[in-house]
Amino acid sequence: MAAQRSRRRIPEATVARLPVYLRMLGEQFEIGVANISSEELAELAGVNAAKVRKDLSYLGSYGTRGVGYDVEFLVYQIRRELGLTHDWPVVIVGAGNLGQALAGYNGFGDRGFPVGGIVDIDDSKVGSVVGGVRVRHLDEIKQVVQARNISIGVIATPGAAAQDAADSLVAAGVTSILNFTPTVINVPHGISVGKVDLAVELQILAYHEQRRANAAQGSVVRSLSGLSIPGESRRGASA
Amino acid sequence: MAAQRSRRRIPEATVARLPVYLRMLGEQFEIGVANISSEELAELAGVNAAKVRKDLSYLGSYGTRGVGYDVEFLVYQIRRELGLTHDWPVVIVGAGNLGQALAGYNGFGDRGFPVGGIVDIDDSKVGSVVGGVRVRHLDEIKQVVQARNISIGVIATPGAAAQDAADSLVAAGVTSILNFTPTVINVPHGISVGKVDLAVELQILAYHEQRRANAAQGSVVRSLSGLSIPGESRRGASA
DNA sequence: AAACGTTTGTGCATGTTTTCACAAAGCCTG
DNA sequence: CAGGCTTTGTGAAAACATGCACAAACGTTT
Repeated sequence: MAAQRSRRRIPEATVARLPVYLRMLGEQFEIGVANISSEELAELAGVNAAKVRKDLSYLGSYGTRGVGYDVEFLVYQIRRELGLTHDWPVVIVGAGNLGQALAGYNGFGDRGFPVGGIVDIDDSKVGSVVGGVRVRHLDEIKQVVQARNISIGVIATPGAAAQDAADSLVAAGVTSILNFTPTVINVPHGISVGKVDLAVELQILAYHEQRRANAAQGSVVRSLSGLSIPGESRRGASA
Repeated sequence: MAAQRSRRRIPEATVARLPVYLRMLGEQFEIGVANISSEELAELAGVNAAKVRKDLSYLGSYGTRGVGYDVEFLVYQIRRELGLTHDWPVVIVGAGNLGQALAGYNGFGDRGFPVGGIVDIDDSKVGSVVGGVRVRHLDEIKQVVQARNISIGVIATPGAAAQDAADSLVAAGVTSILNFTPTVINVPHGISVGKVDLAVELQILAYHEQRRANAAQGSVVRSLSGLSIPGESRRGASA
């Protein structure tokens, strides 16, 4: 009934939560749950029920008042909205420690992001097979990307090589990049960049640890309700 | 002059950016830059200059008008604020693919988070050495944690084991947890939790890819300025 | 077919984060 | 030491995100 295409824009904070709902809904579907309330889903996802409802309302009015949401239908709608109705093969740049771990991590391909290729600049790594995929040379990245029509690249190189990796990915035609290095990369306008920095996550935790320590020392009182509910956020960049 | 301890609370969004500034400042210091403006730092960190100034203002008034910030002093102040004046050893639960990659990742220890222990529930993994640390059995986690006074734990198990891992960590006395599994974990009030979910990051990118594809198809116009500047965010939880 | 209990969808208030814009404060030059 | 140039620090506005609270909508029971 409502317009099927021309969706209104979904807030970024909601986009970041939809994958979590999707996972929980998938699990529930697996164990035979056909219907779920915002309250139940909120519990599973670790958020507030009103937030669940508002988030889902951006997809359309797919719930039934007094009843809840049809799990299977909701899974379908979220997948559609997130663009997960087909696989998105990814190319990994860097076949070192991290690149190999990522390639070997099944939860990757399982969730619709099969490793479509791995490249490295180091000849000694080229030819070896990690996670069932043969490592090719960085110079061949364009062929790898085009052969499988890849649009997402993952940077798993040392930090110093990150910008080169990004440039190679963009030149090869990739339009989204997930950067695991601590280096901030510059990309042309229109390329999406996501970033995962392990050290940053730990440093945020350290801040809370330290704060806890100070608070305990300074005053006993405040520990009753005020303890941190830390949330983290990271920047994507697009030039 | 200003109170040295008893800091005002720093917004969570700022806490998440301080580590990025810290890294950039460290690099600049290495190459001999003694002074930096908010504009320059903003450029390096990929954010807006006003944001840099406001973020830094939470630390105190450490800049000089007309000049900028003293790099070395700022590094010191940020480190102090984040609680990085001493090391925070971490214990890794799970010596599989990911746990090994994390243990072997030097950027970890280099940044003040040495791997103080690795535990696994699987006897066949116990005793092996990864990243210079011998894997011990999950049952010994309490000794590992207490021997090195560890307060940060990293969960690198399969998703199904995440809650058990969290429970073990908490029981052992850990107060901050970084969870690499897709499972949402429940912890007692007062425990900080950070989460890194690779699949979620990729799904966010997929959303933007798909959106780009739709936009291109629907109308040619909007590509001129409006392309996404995606930001991601993840939840921390605390019960 | 009315009354009831449940649960959605959303308007509104509140809280947080970003951005703007400019006075205040510093250096430098003449 | 005055005038000009630069850059910080921060109020205030705007944008964004969260959470409350309740009317509207549904199924069920009588």
